[in-house]
Amino acid sequence: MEKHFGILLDVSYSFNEKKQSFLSLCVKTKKGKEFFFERGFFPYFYVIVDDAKKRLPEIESHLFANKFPVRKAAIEKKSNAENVIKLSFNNTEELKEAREEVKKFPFVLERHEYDIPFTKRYLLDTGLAPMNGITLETKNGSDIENAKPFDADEKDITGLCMAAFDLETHSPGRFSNPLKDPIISIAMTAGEKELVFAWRKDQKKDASVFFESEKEVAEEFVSQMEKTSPDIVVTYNGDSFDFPYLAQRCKKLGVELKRAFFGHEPRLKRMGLDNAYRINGVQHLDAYKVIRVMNRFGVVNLVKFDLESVSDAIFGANKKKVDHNDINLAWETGKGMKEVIDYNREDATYTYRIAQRYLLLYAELCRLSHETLFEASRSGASSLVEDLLMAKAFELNALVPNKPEEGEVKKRMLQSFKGGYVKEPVPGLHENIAVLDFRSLHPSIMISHNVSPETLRCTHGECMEGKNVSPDKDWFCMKQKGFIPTVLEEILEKRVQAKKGMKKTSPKDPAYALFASKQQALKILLNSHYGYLGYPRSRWYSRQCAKAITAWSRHYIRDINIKAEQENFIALYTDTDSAFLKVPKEKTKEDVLEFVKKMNSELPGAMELEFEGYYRRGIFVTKREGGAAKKRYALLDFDGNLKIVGFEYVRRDWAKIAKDTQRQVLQAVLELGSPQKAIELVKDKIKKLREGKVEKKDLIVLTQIKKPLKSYESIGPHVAAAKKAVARGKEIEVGSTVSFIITKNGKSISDRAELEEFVKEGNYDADYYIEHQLIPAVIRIIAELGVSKEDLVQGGKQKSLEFFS
DNA sequence: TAATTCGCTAGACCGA
DNA sequence: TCGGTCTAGCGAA
Repeated sequence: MEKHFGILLDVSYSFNEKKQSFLSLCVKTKKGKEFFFERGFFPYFYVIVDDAKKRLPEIESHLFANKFPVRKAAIEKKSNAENVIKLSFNNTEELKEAREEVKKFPFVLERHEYDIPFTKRYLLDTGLAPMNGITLETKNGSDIENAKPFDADEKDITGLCMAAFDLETHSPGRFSNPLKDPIISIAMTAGEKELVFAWRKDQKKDASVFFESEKEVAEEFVSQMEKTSPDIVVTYNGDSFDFPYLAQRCKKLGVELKRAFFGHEPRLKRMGLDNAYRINGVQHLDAYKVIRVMNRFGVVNLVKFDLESVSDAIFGANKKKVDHNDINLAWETGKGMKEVIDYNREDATYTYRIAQRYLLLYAELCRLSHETLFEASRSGASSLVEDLLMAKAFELNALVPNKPEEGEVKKRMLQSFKGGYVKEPVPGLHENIAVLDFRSLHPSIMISHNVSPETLRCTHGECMEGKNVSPDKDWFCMKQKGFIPTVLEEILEKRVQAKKGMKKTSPKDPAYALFASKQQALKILLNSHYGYLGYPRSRWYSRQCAKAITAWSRHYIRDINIKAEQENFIALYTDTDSAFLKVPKEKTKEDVLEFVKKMNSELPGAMELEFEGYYRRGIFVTKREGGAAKKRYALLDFDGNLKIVGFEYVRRDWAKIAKDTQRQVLQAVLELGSPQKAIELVKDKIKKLREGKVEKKDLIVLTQIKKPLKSYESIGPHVAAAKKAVARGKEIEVGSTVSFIITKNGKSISDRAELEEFVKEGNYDADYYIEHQLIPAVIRIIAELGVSKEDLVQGGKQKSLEFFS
């Protein structure tokens, strides 16, 4: 018996000569990357039958497909079901046949856990998780006798070998065609190591080119990758570009790409409409997808996702883009190859840095969900939550609910439920505003009220009439802690620990990054559970639970407003989990803190009202149709910091000139309490626009193309601009963001819209930018101080209203 | 083709 | 050419 320790990287399965499924575990140990084999774990699923004792022998003697019996059948005790029989099979093919066949058995009432992939099954049952520690006992060198998880620390993860690469290709057409257009250079970054392999057509004239041919470049890349032998390989959009391109070229050139990765070929894996490249034993991290997901989870907030914008936003990189045409030209003529090589190297390096930045966060997500890094980095909230819940269900010996069938999904999609409470604000300028909010409102309600699908409407008489009834009359068991609350409490506790860890560690300490990543990952999962309960495709779907959670949320935040008003605060505005209170002159910040303390003493344990901040001034504006606008406001704190929420300023689909002016106007209005300066500002901008002096970059509007261009019913400016560009030969993908400008040429706004790249400086419609961008962005703000549109446009007499003396 | 609902605003579209 | 309705996108929570 030998013992091994390491980090689990990957699990895959195959068949042996006896047609039995067995698992291969790829583990990073002290010796490097090693593969171990689990031959004693078999695929299985469950059935619920009418009478387990009676049916067990019937199942045992049955020949599936008239060929094979069940490998093993056994009655299982489950915490949430009776008459459960576990059916194991020699291999996954047999399981697939059997799970269909049992549907026809009249005594089989339900099937469960029949669609869990074998590798996932193994990870759930053993508690092992990718990117976490694994202790192995083996015989014959690599056959697993016993495998157990242990908590890896930050050094184990950052100690993994990571390599990023990036291709530059020739693109004489608009796009490179892997069948004919060669790779010009490949850059590779692994830690300190930064390499570029390049070649060009006529290399005699350029000494900076290192190789004679594309084939040599590819060979060198493969050799270097083999030598580096990474555990994680990183690309930027490698799922869609670098991997398929490289694979095609290597095939054509007769270069063995798999040599780069332990003899494992990168394989295309279809994930819905999306493609992904997966390599056995090497985790492919597509940093582009990482960024997209981080954006969705609110870890970053980005509009554009090209590597330049992303590295600029995250690292302040100011990375320069080298245009396709320049790359082509350099390769064709030899002039400017150095720029191409530098550009290529930077691409690989920033790709590497992005991966490095989020590696620990993903390691934590892997650990919680038991997904591989490859999977977790391509997963949305629902799959992370679901996999976490499945792992917990196994721990708690509970049967996992089935995925809904398509018909059921459709039905669920038609049923919505009421969300949070949003109070119409008191419009106008206000002074001394305290903002309070509930910390993790939804999770804390779920924990406090034991909200879970199986505690909903329990049959205990006292629960039905007891204290735990939601405002819309659903009740949840008070006797037994529910599944979801159990899981949430655990996550919450882990997060508290991680935050404690952060506090006692210096930000310079490498351990700090681990704590920070952990708490971030836990926060993502914590906040996703409520949405998951209301998500039509989820296994633990419960509209009733989601509905009860929001009903309680409305109750609690309203209650805060009521109690606040009883204490002579004025409830200005409310959105879901936050309350804006105007603090009257005779009260202070301390009174607010006192109020918060009092509220917390009355709230259930897991719930907590927090003091978010105290502001000198704030503004809410009136909508065009009247009434005050919800979800848009601006606050100015006592240090002069401006917080703008919901306004055009924070929206990508407005021109910079309008957004910047709006921010300046808000700043001026809130700081001075009067509109004069704001009016001057706006008039100045109008003048500049009229004079044609405004630069293109300040006029660009960014909008996403969300569906195929031909399926739009209503042709808005962004669609019109995109269509015109396509007619000129540009390719526009679904999901891409287009930048457009409203020009002078055309009738409707859409007629005048053109993609920015086709517009010359100075060709813009000043009237449009004044009437449809600048004025709408500011008018509702200064209108709160009595200024009208005419005061702006005609320079009419100014109001001399002073709001605060 | 992968968490939810609430809300604002624009510009096209359509019929009078 | 008008006013109402609908499509579309994005943001707050």
